[in-house]
Amino acid sequence: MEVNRTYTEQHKILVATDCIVFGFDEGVLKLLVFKRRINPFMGEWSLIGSFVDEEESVTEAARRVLLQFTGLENIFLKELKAYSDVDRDPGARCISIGQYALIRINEYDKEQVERHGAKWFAVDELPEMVLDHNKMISDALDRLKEKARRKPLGFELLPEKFTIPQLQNLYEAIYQRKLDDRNFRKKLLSFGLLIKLDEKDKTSSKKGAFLYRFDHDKYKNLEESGFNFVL
Amino acid sequence: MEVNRTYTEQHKILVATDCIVFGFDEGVLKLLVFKRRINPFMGEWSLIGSFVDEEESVTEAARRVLLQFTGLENIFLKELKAYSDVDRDPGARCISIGQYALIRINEYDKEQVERHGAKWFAVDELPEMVLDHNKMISDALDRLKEKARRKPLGFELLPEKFTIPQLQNLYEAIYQRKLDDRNFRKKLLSFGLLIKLDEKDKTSSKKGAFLYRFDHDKYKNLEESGFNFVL
DNA sequence: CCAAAAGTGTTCGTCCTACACCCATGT
DNA sequence: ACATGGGTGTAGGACGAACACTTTTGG
Repeated sequence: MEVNRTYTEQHKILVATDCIVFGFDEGVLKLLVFKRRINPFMGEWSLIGSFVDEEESVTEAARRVLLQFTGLENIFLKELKAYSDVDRDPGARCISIGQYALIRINEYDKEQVERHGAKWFAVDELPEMVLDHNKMISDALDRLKEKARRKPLGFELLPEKFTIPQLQNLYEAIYQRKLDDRNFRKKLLSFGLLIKLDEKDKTSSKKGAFLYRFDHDKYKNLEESGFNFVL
Repeated sequence: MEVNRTYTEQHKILVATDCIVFGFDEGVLKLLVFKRRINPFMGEWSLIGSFVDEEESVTEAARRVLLQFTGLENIFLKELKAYSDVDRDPGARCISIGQYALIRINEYDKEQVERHGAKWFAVDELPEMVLDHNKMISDALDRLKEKARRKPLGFELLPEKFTIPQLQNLYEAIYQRKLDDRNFRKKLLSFGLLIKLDEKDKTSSKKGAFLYRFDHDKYKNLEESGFNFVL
């Protein structure tokens, strides 16, 4: 807090939050975007977001918007960074806190998404976006790549029950390269964090692949005692 | 940007930035704090910071304050996160973007620091601070520990010319544990990023230790080609 | 019976860890 | 001559990377 200036003498600024919403669908990493409904740039592609209201934190604002657009609560959500260049928004001086969210693409409410004019784009087929939203997305992708290696984020993008080949596909989509089947499986199982179920998923092969669940509780415990998930 | 609301209908919010300023002095990791000069909590210990003005970004605001307090430009500065709880500041609704800075404690302007009533505290002897500043500090320490392992941040806290034992002391102060001399030296030199000088520093031993410089240019190049600094 | 994906072990090299002694110098 | 911190090498174990074939089953 600066020397010799009181609160009331200060400039207030518009504060927004924009969500970079990742989903994983059919082997492809996707982003949820929608057509902006205010000027300037009405009708152009934009991240979903909102101004931060007086009686809510930035996180609460983001959760409010995510609920509105997808019908989901308890979404995985992390702060990316603040975008505060003076001229970033020609509409008005406005600071935006970027946040990235990971959602299970099989769980969201399709009707709500459509009603808001939102659409999923593959991350490598994104349109031009308004303001600095393309930059936010590229920052979020970098962050996702970095974090997915060290934290079990991936599971937030898959259904509760998933197969090892599905998980591998996801990581291949994030890292943009092929991984070795045997090493991937070995490494993952070595953590002892996957619970093997009795069911198989036969949607992608005749043989069928066993389903697993991620043991979130066990992970929490291990993490507290200094365990490091590294893929 | 939210549906159906124009910019002018929105609430503006006070935006501040607070700097967690690290320095390394005589084997101890320290933080620069000062006595707050506005109410509420005038006279209590606070991080140095400022409100963000209309014509500056958050980063620019932080650099302005850092220059004011220490006389230094080109300080290493990274965003930590946004603190936006509605009730975090009883003075007014105010969002603060925390940022951490690393400075060379031998370079700052002592007079300026004193004139602003600022003071260095060892990180494990910090006083009670105003608002959520203790939380910001603990977040910044966690971030520093995490980042120092993967990025060559340490060099930002030492003079341009430093000895390997000094560097090791710094990492021991950050990680709060003793490291093995031989392994530490071997690992560091193996990167080929330290330039050995012909001078010795004799301030801490009779034999004297060779001085080194960090090769920032070479690091930039290596980093771009996917090199990972890991200590 | 064939196509297509699931599942399984071993070897090799690299990197991390642990560990103890000699060197140079100022007092 | 001695106290103090600077500087050096090696051996063992753990972990990551590379690599190919068998199994299951629906059509």
